[in-house]
Amino acid sequence: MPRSTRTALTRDEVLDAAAALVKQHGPASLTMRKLAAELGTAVTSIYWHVGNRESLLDALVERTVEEMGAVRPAGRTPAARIVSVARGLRRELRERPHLIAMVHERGLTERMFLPAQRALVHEMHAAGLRGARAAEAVRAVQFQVVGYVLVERNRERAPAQHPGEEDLWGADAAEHDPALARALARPADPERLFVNSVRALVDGLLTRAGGAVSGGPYPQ
Amino acid sequence: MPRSTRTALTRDEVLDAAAALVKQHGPASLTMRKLAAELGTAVTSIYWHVGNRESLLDALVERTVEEMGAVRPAGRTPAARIVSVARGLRRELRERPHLIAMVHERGLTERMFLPAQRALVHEMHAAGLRGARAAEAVRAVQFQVVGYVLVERNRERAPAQHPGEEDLWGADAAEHDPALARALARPADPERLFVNSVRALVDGLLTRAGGAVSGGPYPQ
DNA sequence: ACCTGAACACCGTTCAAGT
DNA sequence: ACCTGAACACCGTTCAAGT
Repeated sequence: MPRSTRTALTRDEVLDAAAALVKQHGPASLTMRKLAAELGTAVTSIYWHVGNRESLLDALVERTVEEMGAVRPAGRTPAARIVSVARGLRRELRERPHLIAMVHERGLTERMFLPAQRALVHEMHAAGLRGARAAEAVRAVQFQVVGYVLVERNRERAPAQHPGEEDLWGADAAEHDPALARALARPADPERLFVNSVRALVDGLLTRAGGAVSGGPYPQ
Repeated sequence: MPRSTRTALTRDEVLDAAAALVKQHGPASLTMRKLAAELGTAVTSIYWHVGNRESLLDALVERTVEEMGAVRPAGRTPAARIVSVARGLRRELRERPHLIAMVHERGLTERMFLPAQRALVHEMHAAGLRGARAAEAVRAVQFQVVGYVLVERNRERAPAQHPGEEDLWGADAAEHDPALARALARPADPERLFVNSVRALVDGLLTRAGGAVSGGPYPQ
């Protein structure tokens, strides 16, 4: 929809229109000429407001980083609250895949994760973890979330591209462990798998700290 | 370096030159005209050999997927062999960041990980894990590796972009837990942190299976 | 302060024409 | 079978000129 022609063009209007285009079809589909057509102005007007295409994308990224600030842990135990933070992160990442990818390209992933990181630190402390071990636990959860969302999206985008996968697992491992073959062929419920994975990881991390379960600190 | 002008242009020559350009400066820097100049031919000759730019990139991706096949687990215990597989994956991912990103964009990440996945399944079995729980353990390790490499590269590429990070951790949490603040401000030894994270995760996953450490199976 | 069209260099791709 | 130059539509960006 072209904007109303009464008022003057705004930098925010440009950003909004650009964000809409990127959210739908990715940054490659955002051309200055298409954006101008969408806004009902000359291509060159956009340059006055945002400088150039790169600055425009940078501004979109900056917006996204700021929007990722809200983190509301919920639950009775630290472990439960960590899981809730992880679920929130996953949801936010899944809502803006293209923008998140752009944040990543610009090296701002860590800054984007700062609020979540602080929440995780708080919960690790509440669970009795301290120092370098708490830091490792925080990072382990972050990586788990990022990795899961990436692989998950990958699978969704390319559902028919793995014709040999079931065959491979079917041929070799099916008789040894059919349940495993089935589980690896397709993740029945991504949300459930996600929560279970995070829960297992958190459980492992917290248990290690308490009892030195098998072998104690890691040498070398 | 322009190729020798004696022999006819080969599809493989085109792929090699394209791969070299992509490895150095990423896919965006690969233009058909630059590639032609590099090969000492007309732009249009390339089209005869590879169809178009998209097919050329697809071919590079296909190559990369095939090259990621070699996985050699080493170590005495299943846990040690799992860690060695993870280290090998990390090394291979770090060697070709641009190509790996292209593989991911095309939805082939899972296919690329198949050989490693099978090795991980084998070790999980050796460690006594079966069925859906073994499948979850395999995926947890995969995600851990992918997530770690992504965040790690991100930090390397944008070393000066986090001016506020130390301040944030310094101001708030430093007195409560200075060791943690330090650890989160900069990862001293990425390889060490990686191995320790994977080892902790594997430890947690395997321990859970044996003894039902805290709470048993996950409801809901 | 804000907007415009013309012009430039670059891009991927097609095609008819060569050998 | 393999290679070529000309031509097309598209792109980001600059700039002098308008109000």
